[in-house]
Amino acid sequence: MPVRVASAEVSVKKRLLDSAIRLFTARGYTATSVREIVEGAGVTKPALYYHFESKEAVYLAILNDLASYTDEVIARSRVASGPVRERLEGFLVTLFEAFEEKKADVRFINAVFWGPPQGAPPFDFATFHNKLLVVLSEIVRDGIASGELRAADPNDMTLVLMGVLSFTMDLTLARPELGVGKDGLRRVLDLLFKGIAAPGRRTEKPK
Amino acid sequence: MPVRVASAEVSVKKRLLDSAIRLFTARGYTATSVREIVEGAGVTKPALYYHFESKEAVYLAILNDLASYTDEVIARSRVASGPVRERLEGFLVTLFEAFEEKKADVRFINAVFWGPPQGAPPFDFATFHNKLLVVLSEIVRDGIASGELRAADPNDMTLVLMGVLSFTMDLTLARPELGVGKDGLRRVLDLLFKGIAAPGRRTEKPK
DNA sequence: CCTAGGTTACCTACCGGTCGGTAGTGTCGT
DNA sequence: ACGACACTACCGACCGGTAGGTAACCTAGG
Repeated sequence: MPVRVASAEVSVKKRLLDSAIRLFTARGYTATSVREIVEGAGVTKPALYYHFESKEAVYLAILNDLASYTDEVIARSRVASGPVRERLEGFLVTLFEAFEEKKADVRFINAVFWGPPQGAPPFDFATFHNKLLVVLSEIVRDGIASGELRAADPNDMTLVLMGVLSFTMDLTLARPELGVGKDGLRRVLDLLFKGIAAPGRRTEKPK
Repeated sequence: MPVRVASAEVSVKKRLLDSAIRLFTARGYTATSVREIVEGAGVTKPALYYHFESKEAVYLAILNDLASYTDEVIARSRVASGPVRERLEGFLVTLFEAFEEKKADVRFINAVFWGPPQGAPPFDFATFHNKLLVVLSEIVRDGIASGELRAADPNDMTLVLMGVLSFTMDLTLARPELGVGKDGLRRVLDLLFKGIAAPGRRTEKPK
């Protein structure tokens, strides 16, 4: 806890964190050297080891910051009342908007999530992932109970919803030219509600 | 191209490739040393440099093998005729089965795709991704033309379908305990056809 | 006796981490 | 009011270890 920092200057710790996330995103954990991180922050190596225990600790600090930010976003995107259709659309679109503003961070999380450990310490993604699932399946269960949604397996329904959100984000990151944006997400959600089968047709597979 | 190899023995080159993919998957490109690769293959370092130009070349060789295998799987999973419902289900379920048999490879591809370059050369994923998209959107367009599918934006429909397949796979990899398997995929596809809204209800959002 | 397919031994560059040192700011006994 | 001392926040130099890569040498088959 620095007693005083030269005014109008970003703290060394913050600069180290910024430099680290930029480099970890661009090159990965192992391929990023401590030297590069401190160089990007305009300090020297011992300054990093003064503020953090190790290179791993820097990495974990970034992940923890990101995790608590994400928790916050999920919590404030949650729509607790109203028609299920609107609650679902509100929740998913708000999340998508948050994603659009933090693409670089989401890309970093994706890389860490799918990437190999690389010598970096493991991180508990399941917990964070569950928070999303919990909010969504809450809305789905409400919808089935109230008769607004079809009486199907709620897990299947949650999966479809998560899948659509997740894939819309992934597509935007991976193939920006194919991304559909939040309006596309709305259209797709509409499709999901109505079904892709032509109306008035038998949709069952003949047995 | 070895003229003769001690019989009943896998070629050194193949063993190097096997060892490399195992280690790259477990630890990542940068965190895997050439020493570890050759140790896993039971040879020495210069043997690797005899068969490959560099560490990067080993990595690219793996990616190319995987890419051509994947092309093959997509090609033979393609269902070109029959009711659209069955074509879609056939194609997606066959792909999912192939995925279930090669989870480790898919995980590796995911890691490479989302992960940072790590000093490894870039790889053209878009082309491979497009092959999937092409087959799916072909079926979708046929379905809309024949009246079997709702007259909606074919891109949106393709996205929903891809999203469901992709997320089902991702979930299986990331949270095996939540994976729904190919039967789950079939149920979800059924849901997609019928829509998640309760039958007989207004599904439009009131304007 | 040459060449394909290796091996042993070694190079240089760079890695994460730590050393001893210090400028600047508080704090406190007198 | 002031010197003694402590603490925070860093720096330059350097550590042992390991990375990718290579030069030179061996050895079996044709």
